[in-house]
Amino acid sequence: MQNCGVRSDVCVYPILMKSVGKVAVELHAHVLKMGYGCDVYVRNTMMGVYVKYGPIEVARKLFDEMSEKTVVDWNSMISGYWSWGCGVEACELFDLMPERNVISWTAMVTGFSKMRDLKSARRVFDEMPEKSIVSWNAMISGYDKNGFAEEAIRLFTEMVKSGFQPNEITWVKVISSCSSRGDPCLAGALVKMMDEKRAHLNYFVKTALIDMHAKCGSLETARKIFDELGVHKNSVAWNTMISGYTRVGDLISAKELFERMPEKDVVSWNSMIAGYAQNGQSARAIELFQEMATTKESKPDEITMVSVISACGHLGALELGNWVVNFITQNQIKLSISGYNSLIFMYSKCGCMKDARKVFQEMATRDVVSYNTLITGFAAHGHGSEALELMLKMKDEGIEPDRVTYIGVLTACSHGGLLEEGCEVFDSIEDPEVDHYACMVDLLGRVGKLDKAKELIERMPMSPHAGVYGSLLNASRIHKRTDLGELAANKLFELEPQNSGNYVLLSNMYASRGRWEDVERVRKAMRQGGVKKTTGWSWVEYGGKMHKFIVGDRSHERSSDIYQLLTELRKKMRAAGYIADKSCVLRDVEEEEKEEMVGTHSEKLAIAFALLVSEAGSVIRVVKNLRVCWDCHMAIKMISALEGKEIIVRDNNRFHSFSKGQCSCNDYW
DNA sequence: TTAGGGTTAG
Repeated sequence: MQNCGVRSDVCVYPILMKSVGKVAVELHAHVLKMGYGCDVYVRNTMMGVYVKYGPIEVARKLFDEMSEKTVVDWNSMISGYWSWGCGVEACELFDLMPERNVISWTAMVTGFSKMRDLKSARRVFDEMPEKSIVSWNAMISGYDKNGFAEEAIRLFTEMVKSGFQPNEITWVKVISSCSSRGDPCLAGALVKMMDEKRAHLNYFVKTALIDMHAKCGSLETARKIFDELGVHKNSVAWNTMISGYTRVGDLISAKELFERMPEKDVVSWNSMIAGYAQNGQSARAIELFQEMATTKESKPDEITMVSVISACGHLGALELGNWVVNFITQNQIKLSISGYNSLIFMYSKCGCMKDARKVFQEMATRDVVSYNTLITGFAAHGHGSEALELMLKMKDEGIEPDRVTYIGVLTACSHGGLLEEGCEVFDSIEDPEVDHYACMVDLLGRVGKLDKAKELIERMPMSPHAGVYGSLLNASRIHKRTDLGELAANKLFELEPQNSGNYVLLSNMYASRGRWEDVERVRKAMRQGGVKKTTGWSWVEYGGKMHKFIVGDRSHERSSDIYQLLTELRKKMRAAGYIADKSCVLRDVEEEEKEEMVGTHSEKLAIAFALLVSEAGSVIRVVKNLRVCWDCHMAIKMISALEGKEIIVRDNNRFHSFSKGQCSCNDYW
């Protein structure tokens, strides 16, 4: 630099400053040392660098040192304050401005929108002496970003009426608002209007259109626009199309595009992983995450981890979950509220309420979801009073309970047998919804007040859904009220004729009373209606891996050992005289599987595997999809009695601990 | 050569 002339030296500083960004401080020191600190051009640029990279206070110092400030300087400083979240300082400067232009006003609109203060943004917008297309776009964008799609569309209509011609950016924002509404009629009207106004479709507009069509139910149109983009598609277009497919559960098409993508970014991975996680394919979600971590094409971020943590939760895979937590720490992935919320969910689902509560307590700020997740966790484990306490705490902290909170608390009361408290909560709900009624029917039913439950159903202001009658049916089973069970089941056969669970429950109720003709009648109805007993995979976590089993499955590497163990158990059971038991369970097994006492239900395969791999006397962790149906329950009881081992089984939300043939469970059985 | 608005994942 020593060889350069003075003039060219000064010219080079602004360019250098912008390119170095974070080391601007050293450069600034150098500039001052060289005596160029007074140059207007250099100083303005330097201020711009501090506005962008901070500290914002230094930018302000430079601003204050300016002898003649132009409106540009004021605007720079104001938008700088906004981008650092300093709304108060931005407002102060705006009030002090000797003259404002449309850019100053627009910066204020954008600033308030960024701080989610739409009221102030709109106030400034309405007060503007003149508006530009950018001002309109800023306000529309503010509404859209903060989830006020209706307002955005309304303002857009107003804008068109007042004679402004929308530009590409306007279209992008209006299309985006339309997407979040998911309304095909609105989407159609917008497309028509764009056509009439001869809207210019640039890349952003086309991508936004793909998203809108995908979200408004027209994947074909979305795909057509996507294909027409040709070979030079950027990752945003690919990602939009991929999530369009995952949203409707078409994971095959999504994966196909994902594989074909030339360059995947973090959003591509996140879309695909979330796609699996949200469509019940938790194991695939985790597998893909592991692939992502191995290939290192993109670095996983918080959004990735939220999907993965929640997938672990759904699987009840605690060992894996802890590994993921470790991964987050090692890779220094910063978690926000939603990240912590997903951890609460995972620990709750894995039955570790202590850890769930610990995460909750360590959070600096919590939202309604944090509370709801922990409350729902307590509910699932029958911790009624903890759930109630938490609801009071959230009110104290100024967070209003919502419908999910009430469902959680009522369920907690129900599982914890807190009748009085539950009734009190229910009475406090301003406008109880059908789900809240279902919870109350469950609560009344479980404590044995079945007639009261039936009365409540009759008094409901809306028509009861399957959940309401499902609760009644379950309570009727527990308290052996065949009359009400029949009533509930018959309603359920109308409401959800294909749900095999209802038939099975009623059939089991008859069976427990020895009413075999009725059992046969229900089974016949099931056969005639073409209702198939639903089967699913059962999962066991062992050695940090998930093992899955399904009826009749022989794909597991230890399959022959598993079947051998089952055969041995069968023999032991016969020898122990269980064959003579005339309970419905054995009858069920005998009829359906003829030979095998312990059949090849997915649950039984999973339990046999767990028995196989566990040390004698250890606790076996059986997770996910072990619907502890009646016959499975009996089978585990027998196995635990025969083998003298303790078995802990997780039903969807409950834990059952079997030891020496006895089941201790926090729920009614 | 400094000031305001744009698409995807939770």
